[in-house]
Amino acid sequence: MIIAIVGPTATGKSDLALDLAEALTAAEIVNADAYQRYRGMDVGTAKVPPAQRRGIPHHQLDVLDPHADSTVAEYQAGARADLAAIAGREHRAIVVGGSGLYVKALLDHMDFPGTDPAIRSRLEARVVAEGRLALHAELARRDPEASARIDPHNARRIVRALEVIELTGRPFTAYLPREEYVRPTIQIGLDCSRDLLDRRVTARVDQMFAAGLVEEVRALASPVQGGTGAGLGATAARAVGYAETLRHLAGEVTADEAREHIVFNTRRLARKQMGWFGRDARVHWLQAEDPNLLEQALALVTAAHATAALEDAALGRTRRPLGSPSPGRP
RNA sequence: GGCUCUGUAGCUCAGUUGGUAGAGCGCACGACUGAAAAUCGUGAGGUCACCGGAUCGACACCGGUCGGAGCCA
Repeated sequence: MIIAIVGPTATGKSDLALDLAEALTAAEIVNADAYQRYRGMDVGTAKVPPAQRRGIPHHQLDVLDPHADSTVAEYQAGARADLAAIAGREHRAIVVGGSGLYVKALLDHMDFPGTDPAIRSRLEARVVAEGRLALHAELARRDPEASARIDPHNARRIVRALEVIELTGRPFTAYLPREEYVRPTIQIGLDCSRDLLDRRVTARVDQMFAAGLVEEVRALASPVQGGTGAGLGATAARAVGYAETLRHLAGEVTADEAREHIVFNTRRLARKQMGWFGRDARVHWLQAEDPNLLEQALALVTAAHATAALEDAALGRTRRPLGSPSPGRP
């Protein structure tokens, strides 16, 4: 059974994942945070430093250059391969992250029908030339159901829908999601009061500055510095913490203003993440400040395991007991 | 003390010859299938600093009070 720890930033997901991994033994962690996949974006994404990973293998960290663009489909392929490898080792996988779409793409049945840069750039050019409403009208002709679900002003999603239609000859609607796990999974969400979250975010941002956020961004952004050298790509440069620091380095705002903006934008991010995960009824919520957080989480995992075992028994399957070191499979 | 400018939504500001107010951002809620920390939608907020006057009618015109900014003494 896959364990997924989800929820807003700064609620302690990484720590809980590490605690769970230790308690369960033979566990590995798979990151589900879009920006922690970038090499060198460490301080600003609150990535757990290697020395603090307690010897537990981590996957999907540092797999992209900051000038590249992360994509869900690519993440899905990579992370699913990781899950398969972990299963092959008879280890337990713990998925941790706050990027809602990434979590969903990894855990649920979701098929991405491919992409074509030529088609996409042509559609994007048409948005500029003809306007998004015209493209939405075309979508309404070619795929009424999709057009009904996509707002006429949302150019990004209109372009994507038309791209898929051109690429596959099938309606975009055909690919709409099922909320259905690919493999047995339990999602544990960390909830937190606004008040406490705000305080945690402020503390975290202060800590980031103390840990050298400005230096990190300067090194990443500068093409002449050693290391990655290529600078930050369009995606990476927009990350909370990085965008604001870049403006500071450009002399547009003071360091204090940048810090203030980061706190502000991180709070907004957290609220948005809360909304994303909040609508998934399968998530089991725990309070981030609960002193018995690990015990609570373990109880949820045990209960989920028992349920799964019952289902297995009904189907005549067997499953190794919780936390036992791989006895081998029949 | 004198002169000039200024006071409209939480913030920055629009408001055209007087017909009781708008935008952007923020906030709340929501959508979400290859950038998702993205992209987009809906909504809630205002006795237009205060008092008085002329007017059928004032955020707008006149007088005063209080608060800002600048210049001159």
